[in-house]
Order: sequence, then C-alpha cells, then structure tokens
Amino acid sequence: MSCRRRKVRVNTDVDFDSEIDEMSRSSFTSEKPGASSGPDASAAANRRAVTVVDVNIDEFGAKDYRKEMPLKADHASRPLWVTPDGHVFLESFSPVYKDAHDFLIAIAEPICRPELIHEYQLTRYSLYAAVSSGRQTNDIIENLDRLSKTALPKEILQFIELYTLSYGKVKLVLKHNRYFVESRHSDVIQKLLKDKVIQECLVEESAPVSKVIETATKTTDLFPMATSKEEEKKDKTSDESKNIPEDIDQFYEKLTGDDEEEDSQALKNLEVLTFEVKQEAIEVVQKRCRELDYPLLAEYDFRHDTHNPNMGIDLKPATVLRPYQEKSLRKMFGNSRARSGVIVLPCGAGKTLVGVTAATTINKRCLVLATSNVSVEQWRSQFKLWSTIQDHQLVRFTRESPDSVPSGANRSKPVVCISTYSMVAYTGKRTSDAEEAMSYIKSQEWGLLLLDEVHTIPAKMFRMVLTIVQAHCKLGLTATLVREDDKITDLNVLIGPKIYEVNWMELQKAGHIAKVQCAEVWCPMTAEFYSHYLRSSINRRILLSVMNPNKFRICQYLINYHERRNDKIIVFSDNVFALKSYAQVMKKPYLYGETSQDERMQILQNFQHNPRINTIFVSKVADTSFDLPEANVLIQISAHGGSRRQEAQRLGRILRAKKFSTEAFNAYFYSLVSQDTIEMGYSRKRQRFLVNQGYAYKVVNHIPGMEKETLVFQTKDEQLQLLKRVLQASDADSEEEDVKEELLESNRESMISRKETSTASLSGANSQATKRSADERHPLFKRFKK
DNA sequence: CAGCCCGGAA
DNA sequence: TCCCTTCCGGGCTG
Repeated sequence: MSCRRRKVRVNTDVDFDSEIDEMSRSSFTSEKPGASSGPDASAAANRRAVTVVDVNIDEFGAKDYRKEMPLKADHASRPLWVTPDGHVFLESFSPVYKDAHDFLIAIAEPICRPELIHEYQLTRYSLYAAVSSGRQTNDIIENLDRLSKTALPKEILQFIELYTLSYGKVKLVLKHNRYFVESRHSDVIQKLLKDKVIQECLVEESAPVSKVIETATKTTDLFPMATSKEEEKKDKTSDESKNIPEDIDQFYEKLTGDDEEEDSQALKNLEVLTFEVKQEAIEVVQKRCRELDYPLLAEYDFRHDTHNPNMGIDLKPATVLRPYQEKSLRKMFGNSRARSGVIVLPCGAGKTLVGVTAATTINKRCLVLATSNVSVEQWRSQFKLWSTIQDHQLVRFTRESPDSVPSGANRSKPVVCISTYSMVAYTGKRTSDAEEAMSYIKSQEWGLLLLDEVHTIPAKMFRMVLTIVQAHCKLGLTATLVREDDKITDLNVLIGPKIYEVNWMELQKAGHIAKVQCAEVWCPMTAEFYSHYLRSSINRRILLSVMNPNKFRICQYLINYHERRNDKIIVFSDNVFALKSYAQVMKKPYLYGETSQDERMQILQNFQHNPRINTIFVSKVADTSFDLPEANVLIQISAHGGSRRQEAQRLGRILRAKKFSTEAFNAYFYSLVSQDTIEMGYSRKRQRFLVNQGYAYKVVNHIPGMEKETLVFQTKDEQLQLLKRVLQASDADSEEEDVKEELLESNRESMISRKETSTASLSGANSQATKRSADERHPLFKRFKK
C-alpha cells in the first residue's frame, strides 16, 4: 500500500497546546483552561496560529517531510532533525553528539533515548528553563539551525520566539531581606507595573522603578571545571572531526561555553530594573505574573544576604564531586546566585552529595525534607561524611530522633534541619515538643529548602510544605521525574524549571553505575490456574497471576542459579500474601511493612554479612523507606500496577553493584510475568520509563536447563494444593464457617513454616517466630475480624 | 470515588 | 522501653 497524499492540518501547537492544557489542569492554580481573560485571551489567540501544510502520511500515521523540508547539502555531518511539531531527533553516533546533546538537554525535554536515535521535544517549559539559565532567543535558534539537517521549520522559529520572549525574563530576588521583582527588559517591567493586581503588592515607600548595576561573579569560581576547555578541545580535534562542517566547528566554543558564561555580553550591558514587593504578597505576585505569561524565577542572592548569617561549613577537602555532579551545580549557581529548580540524577548517582554541596555553597540555614525516617538518617550521615558540619548544627525533626531545636538565643543560629514531608505537612495535633519545633521551622528564613524525591511534592498534602516553609531557594532532587497522574508539570510552578538531567545510560557507560541486564521472563500459567483465572474477579486474577506455580519454579530456578554464582539477590513482591508464600516455600527470610524495626535490621544485617543468607524477599517497603545493602540481582514477582517510578526505583537498588566482572553486565533485573494475564499489560507500562532511558528488556520465554533441576510444585497434586490455598485466600464471598476454618488453617501453616524458616536460616536471620503471637492474621483476612 | 498496602504520628 | 491501635495520607488501580 502506497502513501496517500493527504492535506492535513499540521497545527504546530497541537502538542504544545495539549501540554498547556495539562498545565492548566493542575489543581494548584485556579486557572482554568477556558477561563482566559484580559491579556491571556489575546496571547492564547496568538498561539493558535494554525498553519496548513501538505504532508504525506502513511497508513501508520508517520509523517513524511521530505518534500517540505529539503536536506542541507552537508546534512550527513549534522546530527539533528527538527520537525514542525516540536520533536527533535538526535543521532547519537554523530561526532558532534556530545555538544548537540548538551545543547538539547538545555532547551528541550528528553523523550526517549535508545541506542542510536534520541528523541527530544521542545515545550514551553523546556524553553522557559533554557531562557532562565541565560540562553537567548537568538542563541537557541542559531545553534539549532546549525545542528539541523534541514532548515528550521517556520513553526519552530515562531514557537521558540513566542516562549523565549515571554518566559524567564523576570526574576524574584530576595536581596537584603527584601523581595524584588527584577528584569533586564524594561518593557516587561513597565507592563507588570501597570497591572492593577501587582500595583497592590508594591512596597509603597520605594520608588516603583530603581536601577541597579550588576556585578556578576563568574560561576567558574564556584565550581571550577574538572577538565579544562583546552583538554576538551583536544579530544574533539582527534579522529572524526574532519567531517564537521565549519560553522559547527567554529561554534564549539559557544556551544560548550555558554553553560558557564551565563550572561552574554549584550545582556551584561543592560541595566537591571527592579521594583520591590511586599513579602506577604509574594504568592499573589507569583500567581499574577504567571497569569500574565511572565512567570517569576526565584533566585537567591545568597552572597549579599547579610541578614541571614552564614553557617560556616564547607565540604571536606577530601570530598570530590563527579563531573556530572559539578555540572548540575554549575547550572544551579549559574550566575553566582542560587536558582530554584529540579535536578534529575539516576539512583545511586550521588544525589545526596549534590544536595550537601548545594547546602554548603549557599551556607545559610538549610531545611532538608525527605520521604521517610530512614532517608532522614541517610541525609544526616551524608552531611557528616562530606561536610565539616558539627553535630550541634545538625538537627533532626522526626519522631524517633527528637533532637531539640535551637531555642532562646540559639534560635538565630543557622543549622541544617532534616525532616520528613509528612512531619512538616501534618495537620493534626502535635506534642508540645513537636509544636515547638514546627514554630521554629515556620519562623525561620531558610536559605535552602532541599526536597528529596521531589516527584512526591505535587501530592496535595505534601505541596503544603511549600507554603509553610519560607525558603529563598528550593532545590528538588529525584531520579524519576514521572508520576502516573498528570501532576508532574506542577513542579515547574511549585519549584522551578528542571535545572539538569543526566541520562542513565551515559552514567552506565562512564562506569558510575552498574551495567544492568533487564529481562522480562514470561511464565506460562498452568492450565488449572488459567481456567480459574478466566472465571475470576479482578482481585483474584492478580493473586492467581502472582501465585502461578510456573512463576514459583522460575523464581526458584533463578535464585538457585544466582546463589551458585555468589550473587546477592533481592526478590520484590508487592503482594504480601505472595511474598510470604514464596519466602516460606523457598525458606528465605522476608520483610514487609509489619516487620518491626529490630527484625528489619537483623534481616538486613544478615543479608549483608552472613554468607549463608544471599536472598531476601521484600515488599514495597523496600522501594523507598530503607537502605538496602548492596545486591546485584533483582527478581520482581509482583508489582504495583503500572508504576514507572517503582520499576525505576527498584532497578536503582542494584545500580550500586560494583562487583568486579569481566562480563558485559554486572547486575541483573528479572521481571517475572505470568503469560496472557493482566501482568503483561502492566509490565509493558512499567518499563516505559527505563526503556526511554535506553534500557532494553530482553524477553525470555524459555529458560534452558530448568528441566534438570528439582524445583517446587513439580507435581500436579502440589500445584492443585497451591491453587486451593490461593482460592481460599482470595475468596471474599465465602461463608462465615469457611472463613474461620481458613483462618485456623492459615495460622497453623504459617506457624509451621515459620519454624522451618528460622531453623533453616541459622544464626537467627528470621526471629519472627518468637516475636509474633499465634493469632496473627494475614492482612487479607483483616476484613473478617469483627 | 473506593480499595489496597504501606508509612508516619500520636 | 517497647508494643499496639488508630488515624491519616500517598500512590496506583478499576
């Protein structure tokens, strides 16, 4: 079938618009998609300039731009395609890849980065971030044009101009304890000053416009380059550079240079126009400026902040940053001020060190918010490990560790305070100590608010912390900037633009994180399980898929295989019933939410140090809430639906594996999926994030050598017994009698297998048998209690 | 909007 | 001191 020639409306704004709508849906702002009024209306109308373009579309919907976008004569040596709808494709094998990549990552959103062709997209936020880090409309267009294989589509030129002209031009700066709206563009300042809402927020005594001359310190003073530019150049002039078009070659300097030289010469000569706004009206001003399409960038001129005392801590001399850590920080402190935003680094890539360095650089009081207690402890130890901080300067605000907050005369002494989101956002009654601590946190002007796992911030209670805490600069850290709802773009408004992002594959290539082989292992359902599966309700289907005897067998085979290789294995199961069943059958220690702190420690200690304990089973508690010892094999038997974040975070658990290996991979991630069940769909969905990062999942549907091993559930009888147990466990409609019996039976069983587990795992790896009372109930049966 | 499981606070 | 219970919230699904 040949391509049909169709006249289609290539609306350059299709993607951009849907993205704008996504933004407006955010429940945080009261802006509604259709409720544009005043200045908004005309701006919106401008945006919808639809152009009609002839383009070939094949039967799969792929667009053929050959006719509309002729290639440049020397296209082969240019690495980019830019399509009218804002997608940018980059050849990763190009000799100028590195520069093109650095440039693209600054102006566009990475979508998908497999081995050869990387896809990016220009969005309003990516351009907003680009401008905010000092790039200008002309720079962006010129560079993009130089790197592109074709002339830039005019839609793209319009789009870039539209968003770079209005975004990132106005800053909110806290200077000498007063808030200023600041811009180098007088027309913008004038426009804002004419707005009625903003007029209300002005500080009356001050003249509406005052002029300030800027003296910017060079960023390179803060974070000297690890490799000098000369060396970098040398690298490039090797091998393939003959093929590079002259204009790109000449532009090297600029491409690599403008990261550091934020303020171009033209801008430096412009005076900075400012007006002061009332502190209590900050939020109103921010909201209004957003409505006027001039969102405020929050910047903190910490070097000239005399009101808040310095902490006087520094990094230890021995602390060395990795190149990408330095780079992310250089972006954050680009113009010798602290810029608010989000830094995205893969798990195990040293996010904490970036946070600690940011804190020591700003050197003012710093509030760190993490997701759990364990995380709080980690931050504390990392602060002590890398910085010269004293014990008394480090305050924890959690239930377990009630370090007293500074009081009285000490109240003004700057400290690093570490707490959790839920602690700060908690709305219920508190103990008097906690009340005291909260009033301290509320009363302080924090120099830096460090938000660990910042992707959780859009949750409706967690985002409250941003209004509770007064902070001059907000830095969000995360490995997985994804959510399954549509609130991830809220971060642009709540925190700031994405400052820097590192590709997982790049770090893997550089040897900073383990090389992981990902496999999706297909486990055929047994006939009996599948026939019940087909007749069951959704909840039971999930359980049947997880408890599939073939999955048991494959799991056991993999465990045996890797234990023989002296690997350390973590098995994840979201479903607690399955978790227990598997662990008990395989006689391995297991750990989940109800496991007490002591037992957790014991199990983890054993896993780490006891050579006999090489496999542990964990539930989703292990996703975030504690530090797992190093492991290099991960087996996933059940997961939380289609959560991309969970999949990525779990993979992160084995990225620290440093075990020497001459093989291509030094870590293994198996996801066991029951064939032809709902697990297949979820699995596909879960993998999207990692696949976009460049990971390739190998589908395995037959494991050679499995027949030779003696594995569990070999006979039909055993399988039917398992089936019976599963059916009982998931039977919510059974009669009272049945339930009671089932409870009794389950208790008996669990006690027996407990005993086996504890004797099997020697040295007390599993002390649950002694600690739990006999009438423990499986959570599945909780609903029958009363 | 409820259901599930988990974590945190009291 | 440790444990248990209650409540609330996040994240994801259907």
